[in-house]
Amino acid sequence: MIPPATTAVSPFVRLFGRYLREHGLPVTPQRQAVAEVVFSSTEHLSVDDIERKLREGGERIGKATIYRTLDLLVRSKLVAERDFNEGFKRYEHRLSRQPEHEHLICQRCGGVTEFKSEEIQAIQVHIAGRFGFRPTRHKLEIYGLCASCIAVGADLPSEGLTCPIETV
Amino acid sequence: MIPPATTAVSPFVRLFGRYLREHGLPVTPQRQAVAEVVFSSTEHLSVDDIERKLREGGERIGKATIYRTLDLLVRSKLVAERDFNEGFKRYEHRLSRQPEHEHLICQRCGGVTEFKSEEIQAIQVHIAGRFGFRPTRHKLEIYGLCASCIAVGADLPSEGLTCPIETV
DNA sequence: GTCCATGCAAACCTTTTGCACTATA
DNA sequence: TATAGTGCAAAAGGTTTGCATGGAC
Repeated sequence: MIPPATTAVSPFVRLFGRYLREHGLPVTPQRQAVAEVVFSSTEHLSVDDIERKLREGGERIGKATIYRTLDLLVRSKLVAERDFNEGFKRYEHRLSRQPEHEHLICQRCGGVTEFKSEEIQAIQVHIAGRFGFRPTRHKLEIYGLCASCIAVGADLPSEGLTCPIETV
Repeated sequence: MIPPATTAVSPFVRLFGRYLREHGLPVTPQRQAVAEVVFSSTEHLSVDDIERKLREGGERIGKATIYRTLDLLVRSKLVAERDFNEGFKRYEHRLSRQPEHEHLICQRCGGVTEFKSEEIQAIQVHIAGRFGFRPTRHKLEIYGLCASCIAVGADLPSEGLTCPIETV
């Protein structure tokens, strides 16, 4: 059904193949194709993005298979699942970039910028000491207006009460 | 349909009433009932939680109305919407507590602990300087094991590749 | 032959919307 | 009385699942 890939399998896809083999799971052309798309982009891809890119590449893979493969990619820790409150998930591979980074999300244009913060480590240490909590991962998202939108003079409406509320 | 509330309207609900009036929107018994439930709990409530509590209080209010009222409460900034990756949203009122706080989420028992962090402010200042970004709000969630689950000897399975990957 | 993946469609779940009816201001 | 809210049910949208088919070992 799926024609054999003409291009060689990329190193990252091979890593995914290794994960599959280690878990006794078949390495199929569909899984490789989905992984190839995810690893060849530095964007935060939605499932629709992935499906579109597959189609553009001549592959026609069912959504169910895409979802199932993404689940495997996330389990393998090679891919991270993101949720920017858009009503659907996005996927981002964790190779060739900082393994831990945070996101700046523009509430006007939807643009996402990544940044690294060492302060987060300090926070995690505090937390461990104060609550006896053992952190495994975290998510920091800062929402606001990006530089380009500020430059255009954009502003965000405030709809709260006219008079600020004192917290008791 | 809805019997008149026997208890006096709480101050927080009155605040919501003020918001509605300021925006030319009617203050209805349903809206007051939903607000009452949200303001009388310090939990992170799901829509089902809210519906259940309303029923327990003898109120039978349609889900659509609950959703529509929550939308108003969030717009008024009296209530914050939360998403802990459970597939649905939770709602938490912002009165009688720290207006800005972060969440510690136990991956085993699902327990949520709140904490405050001043470091976040420093991060936001960095970001503003470095990216020209104007932050309005943020979300920091730290996932891991809570003290009680650690005490019970719980552990989280790691399903990634057996050999850690070097980021290129 | 067994095991599992695939693809399609149906199911699922939360959330939103349309509409007839009702209550608010 | 005009305007907007309510409740029900249906729709929507993303994600998951059931099942028959098909490929790999």
